[in-house]
Amino acid sequence: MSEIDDYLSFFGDQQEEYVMLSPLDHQIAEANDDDFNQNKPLDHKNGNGAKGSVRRGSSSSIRTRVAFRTESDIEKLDDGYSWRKYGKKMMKNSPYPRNYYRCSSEECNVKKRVERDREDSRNRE
DNA sequence: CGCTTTTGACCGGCGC
DNA sequence: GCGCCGGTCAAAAGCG
Repeated sequence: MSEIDDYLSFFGDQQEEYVMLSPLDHQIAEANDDDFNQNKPLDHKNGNGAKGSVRRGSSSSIRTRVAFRTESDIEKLDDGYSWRKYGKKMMKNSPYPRNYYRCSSEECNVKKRVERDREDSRNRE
C-alpha cells in the first residue's frame, strides 16, 4: 500500500482524508470531491457541535481533501500516523458504520473518515 | 496512570 | 417548525 504513503506524505496542516474500504483494490477515487466541497468556516459553538474545528485563513479553500479506495480487512491501517477515533455513525446508505478519526497530536489538524463500501463482502465493524 | 475506544446525546443544516 | 441526517463531543470504560 505504497499509494497510501504517497497520499499521506503531502498531508500538511489542515487536510481531510476519506477512505473507502472497497472490494476493488487500490483504486484512487477522487480528490477534492464535490461532496466535500462545503468549505464553511466552523466556529466555536457553545456546548457540543463544531467546537474547536478547523478553519482556514479567509478566502478560498486551502483545505485539501483526499479520497481513495483501498482493499483492506481492517479499518485501522498503519500509515505511520496515530489516529484517535472520535466518532462512529451508521449511514443510511450503507450497512456498515463510518468511523471518524483525528490525528492524535495537537498540532495536527488532519481528519479522516473511513467507510466500508456496501459491496464489500467481508463483514466487519 | 495516561492514553484510546466506546457510545449516546447533542448540534446545525436542510427538506418537507 | 419538526424531524431526519451527518458530524462532533464527552464521559466512562478499556487497555498497555
